[in-house]
Amino acid sequence: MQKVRLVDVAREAGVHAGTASRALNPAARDTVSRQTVRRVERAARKLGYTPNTVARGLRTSRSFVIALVVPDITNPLFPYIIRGAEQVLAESGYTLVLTDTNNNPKTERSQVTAMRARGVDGFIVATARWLDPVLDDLAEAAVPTVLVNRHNEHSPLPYIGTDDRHGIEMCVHHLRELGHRAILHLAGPADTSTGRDRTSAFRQAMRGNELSAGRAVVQCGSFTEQAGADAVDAALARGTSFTAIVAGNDLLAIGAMEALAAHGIQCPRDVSITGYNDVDFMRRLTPAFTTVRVPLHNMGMLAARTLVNWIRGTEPETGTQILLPVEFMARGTTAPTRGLGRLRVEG
Amino acid sequence: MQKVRLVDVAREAGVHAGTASRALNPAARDTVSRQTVRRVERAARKLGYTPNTVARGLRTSRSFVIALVVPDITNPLFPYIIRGAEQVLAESGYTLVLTDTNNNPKTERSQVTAMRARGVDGFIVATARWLDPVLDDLAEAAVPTVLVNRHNEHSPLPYIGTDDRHGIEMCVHHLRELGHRAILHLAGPADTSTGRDRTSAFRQAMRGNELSAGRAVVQCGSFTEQAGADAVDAALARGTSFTAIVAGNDLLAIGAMEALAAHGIQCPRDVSITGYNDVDFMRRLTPAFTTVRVPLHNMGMLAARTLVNWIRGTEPETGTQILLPVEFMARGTTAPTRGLGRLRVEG
DNA sequence: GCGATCGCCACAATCGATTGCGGGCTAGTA
DNA sequence: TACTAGCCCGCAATCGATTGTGGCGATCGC
Repeated sequence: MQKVRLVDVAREAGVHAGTASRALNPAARDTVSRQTVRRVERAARKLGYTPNTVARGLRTSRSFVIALVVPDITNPLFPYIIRGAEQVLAESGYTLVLTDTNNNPKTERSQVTAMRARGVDGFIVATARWLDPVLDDLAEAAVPTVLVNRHNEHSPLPYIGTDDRHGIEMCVHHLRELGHRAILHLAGPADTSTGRDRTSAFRQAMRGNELSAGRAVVQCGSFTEQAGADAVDAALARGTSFTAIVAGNDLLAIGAMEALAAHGIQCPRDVSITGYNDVDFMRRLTPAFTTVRVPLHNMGMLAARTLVNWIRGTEPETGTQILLPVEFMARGTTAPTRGLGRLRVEG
Repeated sequence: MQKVRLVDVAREAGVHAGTASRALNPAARDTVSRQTVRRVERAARKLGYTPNTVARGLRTSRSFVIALVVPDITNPLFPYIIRGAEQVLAESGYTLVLTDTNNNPKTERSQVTAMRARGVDGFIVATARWLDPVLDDLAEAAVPTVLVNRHNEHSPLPYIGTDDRHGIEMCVHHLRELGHRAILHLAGPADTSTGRDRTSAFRQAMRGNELSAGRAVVQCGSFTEQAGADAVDAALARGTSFTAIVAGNDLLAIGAMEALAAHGIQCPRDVSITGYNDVDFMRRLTPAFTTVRVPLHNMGMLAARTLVNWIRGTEPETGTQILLPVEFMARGTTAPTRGLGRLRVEG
């Protein structure tokens, strides 16, 4: 790439390449006289030397690259995580390579092996499925890897997530305070931890409020508007009555509201809805969505920091989970209930 | 990383490492007997050999990595571009490394030099400023680089963008059809080509419709809601009258609407507004925004394809510009004008 | 039947930085 | 003066794959 190599610097400074290497390496600088260090540094600056990272990587088998695996970068959840991670990594001297698996386990696997061949120093994985052999491989091969946003069944890999249990609990409690007793839950996919954890939290919160969650959980196949709409249609079709919906995430919530509107049911007059994540535009919609805000940027930063520390020697204990606090955002899609009257007619 | 090297494969197959290398390299395979090729391939498969990309990169000085530089990944414009590029690159055998410059020229420069030291094969740059020394360096060093979304003053680097002139022309024409004659333009920053090009297009379109653009252009310091709101406040404060706004992008448009609302001016009843880009959530707002949709995904794909072809030998002609067609999306923020009456009172 | 040609493969240099080892030189001690 | 202890630095191997060069044996042509 650029023509100036370490030997050029060494020649300019009148020393051997090995010596120049030590002079430029903070960890070995004390094996070289102060004078020589100065001469080498001056020569390096004069020639505009930048070390060849590839050659260094070959010798040291460290690349200072870490890979971030996301399922779909157009999902507004991820840019904030990426940005947080990138900041921390950049200031720690690491480069981020991004791979978008397009929600496809096959490309996930092939991308991860490609990254491994490339000698990345570690992985941040945001695509974890509940059962995920790729993660098992990574764990077995002892490749530094941290999970963010989603985790898998019972893996030794550290996980940075949010306190979903508390988030859902706040949703249920808020609705209860507004008088709702018939609350529906749109459950995220069972092959994601976010889906499972929130559903389990919902059941627990309902019990805690002495409400029945029996018929109240509708399973959704994916975290999309379409799935949310379908779930509401199904619930309505089988005559389930409810005055509120706790959605597994924001997109499900939006889909739910659209489906309700198509049935002439208004939000929040007839039915209240809560989302989850507080994706950027939720507050701009009309009505603005009541939802749970998760600290995406922090999650990214923390994941990166955990990984960098691991690479530098302090391996996290197996099974470590860091759950960040969430914030309940009461906005316009929740209101005091007026009872089931209208719903009965429509259902 | 993985312990099996080319020499291991060679030993297993009973040949020299050099021969094994040729046998595995499609371009050199014909200098080796078919038998040997088979033996080597079998050995490679048996041992689970994956070539060490770092060592290869050192020798060949090709990394099969390309860097994508974006100013701010949380800007909803970029994920779609990234995704398009990533798809093309992955299927061409390239890896994408992402760097977010946080809109800071300094980090842009340092990141680009770091990437160069890393030996990336090329750049896709979405951060171009109108005067951008980093791009000049890249061009001078003959590093394959393609610009996307924004370009700089007069550079030899190929540029993939959209037909902004036509897009703005459609906005003005649409408003003219609705009877608007006093049209304000919120101009994007003058250090971006998108800002400059659209403003110039606005002026031309106004002339083409025999309207005056004299006082009608308000400069904005950045592509943010805040800047849009400030611009409208300023226009109102100095008594400029208008019944429609052509904003330089979607965020400016949103900010403009908020500022108008704060003055008791309703959209679209009193003032019509058009945005630009049709970022994901524009259609969900109330009212849904009239705006111009740009093919972000295609831009990313095309940029990647252009770059890959360049690396493979077919360098684009200097100054190549590819402008993709845009689509006008008439929605709820534009309506027939009812005259300046209300505005005069408020102004 | 002998030299020229060709196919196939081994050898070794190379990419650029890092690092274990050992030697030279100075200083300090007896 | 002689000998040891350190401090600095040069030497050369090393990481793993690629590739120019040359040699061996077999085939072809005359």
